[in-house]
Amino acid sequence: MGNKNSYKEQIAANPRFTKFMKKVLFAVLDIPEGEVRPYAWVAQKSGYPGAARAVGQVLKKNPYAPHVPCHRVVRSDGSIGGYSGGLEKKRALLKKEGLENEADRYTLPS
DNA sequence: CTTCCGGCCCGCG
DNA sequence: ACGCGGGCCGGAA
Repeated sequence: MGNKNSYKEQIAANPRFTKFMKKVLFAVLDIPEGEVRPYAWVAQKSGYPGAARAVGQVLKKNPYAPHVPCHRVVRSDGSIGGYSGGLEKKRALLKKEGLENEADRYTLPS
């Protein structure tokens, strides 16, 4: 029940979410623990390349944080980006996953 | 490094 | 139903 799949079902069933929002949330759910991805990556994977900023809007309202790991989403230049729960929280969560950060910079996959 | 502007979906008036 | 402004951005200047 606290697993990833159950959140997926809740999200899919919630009529309040648009197709776009669902795609975004699903994409974020697929980010492995201990790794980060850029907003642009989420946008792309959601099928809306170029909608990175709109992705931010969705994440900021993310009702399932931190179960939907929006804290693993950072800016494409590696800088930390934002977090509606407060950046301190975001840093702490990432640190718990083993990500050290130097001056709020994170290393992206590719 | 900072600033500026384009581009995208959503929420509210 | 329509329009306008905004934001956890991105990339160029």
